[in-house]
Parts: sequence; structure tokens; C-alpha cells
Amino acid sequence: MVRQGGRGGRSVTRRDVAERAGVSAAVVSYTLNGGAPVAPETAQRVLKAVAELGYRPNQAARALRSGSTRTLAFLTVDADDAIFTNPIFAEYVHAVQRAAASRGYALYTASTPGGGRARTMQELREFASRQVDGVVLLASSEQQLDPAELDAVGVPWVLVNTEEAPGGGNSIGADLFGGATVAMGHLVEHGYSSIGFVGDAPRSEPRRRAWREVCAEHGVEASPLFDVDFTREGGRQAALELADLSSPPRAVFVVSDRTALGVLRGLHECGVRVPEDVAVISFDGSWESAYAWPGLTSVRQPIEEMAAAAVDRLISPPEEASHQVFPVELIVRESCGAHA
Amino acid sequence: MVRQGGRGGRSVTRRDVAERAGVSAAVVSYTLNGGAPVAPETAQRVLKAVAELGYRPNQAARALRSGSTRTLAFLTVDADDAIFTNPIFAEYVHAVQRAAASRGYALYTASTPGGGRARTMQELREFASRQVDGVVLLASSEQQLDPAELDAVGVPWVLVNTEEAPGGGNSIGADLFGGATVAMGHLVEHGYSSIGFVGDAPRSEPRRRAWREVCAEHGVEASPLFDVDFTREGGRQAALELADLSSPPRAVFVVSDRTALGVLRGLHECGVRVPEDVAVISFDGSWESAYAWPGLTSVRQPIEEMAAAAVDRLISPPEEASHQVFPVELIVRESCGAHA
DNA sequence: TTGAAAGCGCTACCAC
DNA sequence: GTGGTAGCGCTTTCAA
Repeated sequence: MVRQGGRGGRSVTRRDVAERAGVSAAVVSYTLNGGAPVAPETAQRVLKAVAELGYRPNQAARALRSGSTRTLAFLTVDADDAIFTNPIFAEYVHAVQRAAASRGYALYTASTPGGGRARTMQELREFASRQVDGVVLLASSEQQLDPAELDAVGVPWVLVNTEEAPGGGNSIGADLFGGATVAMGHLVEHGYSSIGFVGDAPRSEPRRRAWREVCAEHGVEASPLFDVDFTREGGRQAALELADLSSPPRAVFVVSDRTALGVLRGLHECGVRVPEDVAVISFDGSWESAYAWPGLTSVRQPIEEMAAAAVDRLISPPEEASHQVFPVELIVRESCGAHA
Repeated sequence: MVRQGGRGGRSVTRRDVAERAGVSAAVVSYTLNGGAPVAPETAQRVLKAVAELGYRPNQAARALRSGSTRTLAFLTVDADDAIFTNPIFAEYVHAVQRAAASRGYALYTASTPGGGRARTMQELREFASRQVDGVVLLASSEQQLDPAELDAVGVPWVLVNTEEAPGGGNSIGADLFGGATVAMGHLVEHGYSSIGFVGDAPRSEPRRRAWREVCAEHGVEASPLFDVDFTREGGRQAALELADLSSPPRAVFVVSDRTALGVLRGLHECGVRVPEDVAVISFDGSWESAYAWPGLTSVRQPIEEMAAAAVDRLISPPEEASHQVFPVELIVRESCGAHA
């Protein structure tokens, strides 16, 4: 029986392959990695021995020697919640994992809810000592990381889900202002005379600005503003407050799908109809939004593309660090009352 | 400036620490790993040098030498969808990651939707060559893995989210039959005279059996059976069919939250009221189920506990491989019509 | 209590 | 084209 990498039996090494193929250990490497030309029939023999023995190069040794583990890490910066509770974050991890895999990299994932910034730095150092080739940092709170401090760890990093970072560095984010402007334009176009906003203050800045500006431009009342947690429960609380108002807004712009799902839930609880009584429009365009009731109109972030770009930045770092903005797309469903 | 593990500057090694502390390299190891007693003031000096230099042991070297990477991997077996589209799977990954982290292990995650069983084996071997200490396999389809084939790879493994595996091996799963029996009992108790079933045939066996048996026992009509995809859309399709029936069932048991979310959506689309017209009860007790509308009554799987058990099995393998069953718990919300 | 040194499995350099 | 070998950074044995 073939043994390999197990705890029990000694695993098969390059030496065993060399012996069986009747060549030196070096030739095994050459055959497998193309480090030097190998005679066809020699290669043949080596490959045969590899197959027969079930040989797989020990990646720890390779990493030690070559300095690269062909591994990336995904870290959530100071998550306040388990990552999967935000559907768009879950999508992000998955997209990064796929992008890494398609380029031959494995992916570590880590996320310690409520860890704070110090914890993030500690995890980053932990992965540095594991010799990862790069780290994708998912910004998830207002917590600011210090690019200089990150650089000092010595591992390439890229920050995703963020606005342009103040201190420089590689970062990637969707066009929040542009997307919010389009969403608000959509609402205004359909004649809603008052539009509220649900979001958490520090985190929702460019979107909130778009809300105000579009309203001002079209003489629409920008109110009320619900400053609530970036969670389902936060959204639900906003909805309960809204339902209690003597003159509720005709529509609300919600800062994320996760929060919007809570808004929908709260509105249903109170018997407020969507979109007949209050129209809802949201941000992220996550999978969940499609199967909400009613289907959530939402601004879709191009997660796949952003994840791929993040991975590429780590694997082939650009000359100059920069912030990259990705365009978003409005997906119209039923919740905004403008569906065909 | 401190450099460490980076691409550019040479990283600081144990040698540097030894020199600075005026000791041999061995003593640095002793101090850090407790391999031998070290004089207090020597240790003091070493620790100081470590801090000043920002030294972190190279894990690739440690792995090569010691044979353990302190790393686990999480693999989805032949996933048909991106893992995050099933809330309970997303919760699983997260729980395993947390359990691993709390024991000092990092976690690789990988999932190739639609890869099939051959792909799973390939990924397993890939992780074996990365010298992981164990692999958590999440069963997600009827695909059967061959325990002997798994063992041949030489890496400790444990299969989660499964029934007792036919060929032996370590596996972990919730008490599906027991949970379904309790859920059905709850429905029956509240007087529903006909109860339908939504699930996909091969995957939902013990739950379906519970449905039939409880109905038979109490003279309740067990029909119709909707054999649909294990997805939101599958659930939605079942709901559309149901709404079209001349005499729809008074309640349905749905095999998972993900599917149930689709059922809810489809029922809403057709104007069928839940629970007034049709009561819905589901399985998994995922986070999402709490914020559905109406809140989903669901059988909660103890994900945290199962994930922790899986990790423990890998880190300290039991003498004898076995299947471990975990108890479940009914969480009553609004969708079953029995909420207070 | 400390130090010297072997060697984990691999890549890549240099000699043939 | 092929083989010998140094050495990546670490743990651990053995001797001092």
C-alpha cells in the first residue's frame, strides 16, 4: 500500500523516487520543476516512479528552500461578527479562495470577531511566520490600520472593501458614492417624495453623502436618518422606529444587504407593506438579496473581480501601491416598487 | 526598522537572535519551546533579543524538522454550489476555523463547486503534500467517499455533516432522524391534518422516514412529497407547485433552511400566508432562519460543538474510528403557527 | 545549563 | 543531460 505524508509510515521522498528510477535526486527535481533539460526517456522513468510510489513533494521543504509557500491568507480586520453573518463577506472569502486556487495558491482563512486592531496585527505576524506570500485584509469596521505598521511585518498585503486608505498602500473597493448615486437616482426617478437612510454613521460615509446630495438636487426630503448597527438586528430596529413614525418616508436607502434584510423583517412584523408603503433599496447585491421577500433591489458589488484583482496584486505586486475602484451595477427587483 | 519574513530584506533568524543574546542557537530554541531548562537570566537575554529583533520562528523550517505544520484543512466534498450559499455550511467553516485557532492551528479552506469525488481526492492529496495535520471533510452531496482511499493518502481525516459512513472511519453528524421526529411531532401536536415534505431524494433519507413514520403513527396524511433541488430555487419551485394544488397540505417539513428560505419566498410570491394557510418547519437552525419572515421554526444543529469535536478528533485521534451523533434542538418561531 | 552538529526534503549551483 | 552537494532555519541528540 502506498503511504504518503501520514503520521505513521515514513513518507516517500525524492530519494526513493530517484532510487527507483535509477537517477540522482537532482534529476527528479529537474523533471518535476523543469529546472534543467532532461532526456525524454529519463523523464519517462522518473514520472513512472513518481506515479508508482505516489510521490508528492514535501511543500514544507520546498517552502524552506525556495522562500515561497504558494499560500495566501485571508484576514478580517476587527470583525464585529462572525464573517458568515454578512452574506457579502462570505462571498468575498469564497471568491478570494477561488481566485487563489486558480493561480495555484492555497488559502488560509482567519477571523476573530471582536479582536480589534491589535489582534489583526498579531494574526498578520502569525501568517508572516508561516511564510505566506501575501495577505488579503477585509476591512469590516471603521478601524484604521496603519500602512506603515503593516509594511513593517514584511508581507505583501492588500486591503479590500474599503475607500482609499489615508496612509497609502494597496487597496481595492467598489464605487460606493457612484453606486449610491445611481440607486438614489432610481428612487427619485420613480417619484418618491421623501427618502430615509439606514446605516451606521462612521462606516457609511460616501453613501450617505450621495443620499443627501441626490435628495438636495431634486428637492426630495432627505429624512429620517437611522443610525443603527451594521447588522440584521440594526436594520430591524430601524424598521420598528420607522413604522412608529407619524409620517414615515416613502422610501429608504439601506447601506447593506445584511441590514436591509433586517429592515424587511422589521417592516413585515409591523405590517408595513414593501414597496407599497415604503420602498427599500440596498447595497451589495448579495445572493441572499435575491431570495428575500420582496426581492431586494440592490447595488451589486463585483466581488469576483475585486477578489481576483486583490489576489493578482499580491502575486504580482505593482510598482506603485494604489487604490483601485470597481464599478457597481444596480439590480432592480421588487422592493423598490419599480420592477416591471 | 524591523524586517521579517518579507520578500525584500533577509529575515531575522534564530542565528541573529543567538548572536545578539550571546548564546548558541540551541538555547534560543530551548527558551522558546522549553526543550531544555534554561537559566533565568539567559532566557531573559534571549527574550529581549527576540523582542528587539522582532524574531518569529520560520514555520516552514519548523514543519520540515518536526513533521507538523500545526495546520488543518477544511474541504467540501463535491459541493454543488458555492459554499456560502448554504448558511449552515458557512457557519461550519467558521466554527471549524475558530476551533482550530483556539487550539493553535491555522486552517486552509478549499471548495471547488462541481468538482466531483475525484477532485476532492486530488485536493486532499494537495493538502497532504502541504503537510497538514488533518482534514475536515464536509459532506455536501450523496457522493460517497471511500474510507480506504482516504486512508491511503495518509492524512488524518474526519467527515462531518453525515450519517454513519458505510465503510467506517471517523465521522460526525447531527441526529437527523431524532430531530425530524421532534419537528414532526410538534406539527402533529398542533393539529395539522396533512403534512407535506420538501427535500431532495437521496440526501434527505432519515428525515423523510421520520416524516412518514410520525404521520402514519398519528393518522396524518403524509403528502405531497416535493422532490426538488437542495437549493433556494428548489424550495421556491416546490412552493409554486404547492400553491397550485387544489388541496394543498396544511403544513410542510422542509429538509434545510436554505431550501426553506426558497419555500417562504415562493409562498409569498403566490400570496399564500405562512403559517395561516401553510405552516413551515425546517432543519438546521441557521442564523438566516431567525431573520426570515416569518421567523422559521427550525431544528438546530449544534455546529459549534460538532466543529470542535471534529478538530479534536484530528488533533488527538481516538484509538478506534467511529461515528459520533450530536443531539439537536427544536427552535420554535413563527412559521409553524405555534409560537406564543 | 549550554553548545556543536546532524539532518528534515528540497532547489539550484556548479562540475562533469 | 546528469550528478554531487551546499544550505534554507529549525529541533533535538549527545557531549561537555
